[in-house]
Amino acid sequence: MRDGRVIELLAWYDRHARAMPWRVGPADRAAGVHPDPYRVWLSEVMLQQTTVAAVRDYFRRFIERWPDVSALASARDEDVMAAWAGLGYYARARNLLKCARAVRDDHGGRFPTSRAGLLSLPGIGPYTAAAVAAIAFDEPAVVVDGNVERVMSRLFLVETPLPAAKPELTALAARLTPDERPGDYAQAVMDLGATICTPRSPACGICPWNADCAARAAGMQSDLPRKSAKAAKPLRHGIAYVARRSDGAWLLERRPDKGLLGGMLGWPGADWGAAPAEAPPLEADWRDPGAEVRHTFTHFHLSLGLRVAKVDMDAEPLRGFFMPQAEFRPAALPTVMRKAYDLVRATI
DNA sequence: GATACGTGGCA
DNA sequence: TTGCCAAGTAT
Repeated sequence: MRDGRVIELLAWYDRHARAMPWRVGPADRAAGVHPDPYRVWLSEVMLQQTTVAAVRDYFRRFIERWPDVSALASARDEDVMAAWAGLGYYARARNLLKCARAVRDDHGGRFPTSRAGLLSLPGIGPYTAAAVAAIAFDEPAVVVDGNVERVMSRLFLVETPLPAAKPELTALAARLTPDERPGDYAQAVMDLGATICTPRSPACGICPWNADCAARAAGMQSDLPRKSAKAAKPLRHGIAYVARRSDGAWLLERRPDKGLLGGMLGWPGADWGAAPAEAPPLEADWRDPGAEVRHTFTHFHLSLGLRVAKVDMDAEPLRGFFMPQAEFRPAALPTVMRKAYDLVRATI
């Protein structure tokens, strides 16, 4: 199907595509340059629920350190988790390694080239499978992310709230998805959503689809897509124990793979709950610095109290391990733990 | 279908 | 300051 709207959008993309470290621009793509599936996959995983601005430097560091899927598959878990620290949604990093190793062990070192094949890999869901298939392998897969949902809901004036509207929006997106240039088309809709058809104050005046947009015709573009109300975030409390040995080593623990901050380093402490629970990881003269970390996760606010202690070389922790000062990098901590470090570093 | 899962930017 | 939001996936 050669829809006039698709031709208009691709022409807009040819002029306005954003340059990104993982992207092959429309001019190079037309000249026969093919994107590297590894880079496309890595960028798409990093971009899940994450802004382009936040991803750029992480992507560059990953590519510099692990230039292909084989290198990543051979990486140490702790190095990948440390490199991911600060980007959030750490299950993505654990699944990234699982996926790289599955590609190496079960697929001869090459990514599956179809949406269906990609979908079977860890950390690759409907969106990422379609995006990689379309961008890296020219499959006319239907790519539906938050941008596409917003654009389709406006273009066709869909008033059903998300997430219930997802099947309807996917069907509408499927009607527009072209057999030619499916990768450029997918990136074009996402660029449109990111730069023009934005959540607030969409720039309809310069939109290549403004003449076709039902929501704009009805003056409803800023009211769509509708979304179901979200639950309020409860406030949880906890205590982080920061101990430093006389040789400068820090007492840290590796969090279990499942659950919040899974697989990441952190300061020992009890689970966070309705009230702060005391759970010192070793016997020491714990001092309360009188500061707290405030942090908001996806589904709760956290008030994290602090305890600090200086301990001798013979200290034996009940939990965790002492990481030598030379190996300790605050940047390898998830943000909430790095905030705790920032508050106590001057006092210990 | 509902819930768990991070973080930083912006109005 | 608070709430919303960003190229979702797993269970």
